[in-house]
Amino acid sequence: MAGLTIKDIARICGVSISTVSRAINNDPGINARTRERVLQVVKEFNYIPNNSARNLKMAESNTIVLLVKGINNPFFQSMFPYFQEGLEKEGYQYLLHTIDEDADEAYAAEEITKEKRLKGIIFLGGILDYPEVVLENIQVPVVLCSVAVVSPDLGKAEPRISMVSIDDEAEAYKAVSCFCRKGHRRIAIIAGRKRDYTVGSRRLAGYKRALQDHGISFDPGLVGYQKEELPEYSEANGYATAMELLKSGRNFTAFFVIS
DNA sequence: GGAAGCGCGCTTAGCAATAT
DNA sequence: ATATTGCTAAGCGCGCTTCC
Repeated sequence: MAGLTIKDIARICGVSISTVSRAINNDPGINARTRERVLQVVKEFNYIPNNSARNLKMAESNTIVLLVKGINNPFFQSMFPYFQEGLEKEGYQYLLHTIDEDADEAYAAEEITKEKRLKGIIFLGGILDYPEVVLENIQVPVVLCSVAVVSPDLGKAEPRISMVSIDDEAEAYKAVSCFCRKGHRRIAIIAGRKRDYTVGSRRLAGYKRALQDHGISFDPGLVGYQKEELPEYSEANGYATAMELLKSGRNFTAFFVIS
């Protein structure tokens, strides 16, 4: 049955819409058997309350948007079920909102918070170098995942904004150290763009520190910076940068690649 | 042309009615 | 007397219709 409303459920159950509302919203003032009967019909007819109408009435929704920049990123795709599981466990609704690689995620977030009454936004991907003021325009709590913003103090200054991110410097250090322990002395790196102040620069710093700790001097000639004219961290950019290093005639035995 | 009213689907509060 | 259920109205944002 399409377009089933609370009225239909009430009619089917032989009760009023108030009773149906009480049942589906776990209101204490309803007989347990009546609640069970209503929920049985809800299940049987696969009734889903109209969320727009619900949000229209309720001062705020219980929806958290997962704003994903780069839907094709396999790393992100594997994370979706965990977000969903975690949010639903806490009683929140989960809404997946994807934007293109070249879209402005801060603007998209601002738009979506105006359109819907949200409880919060989780950013997955993007938010690489926005100033704090842009994030402050988003009027709901924000969690930044997978990448950190420029200012490490942002979370302290603005309690609505939290970050869950990889320690890029430390992880790069571990990866490059692994190469060093295996005896590699000439390790090339495909870094971010030259003017990268976030992920790329942190991983490059980890790369340099690992070399230093293993007594290897840093050779700027072994750094391949991603090209400005190609999308950042794309397969095409990685390939072009790698080919350039390979064709440069420089001698190296390993590649550390920022993806 | 502009203001007012209505309907959409739902929640919620408050009170009345009915059953136990 | 108490528990349960029903009824009604308000209100949310927006588009549409009706009326002056």
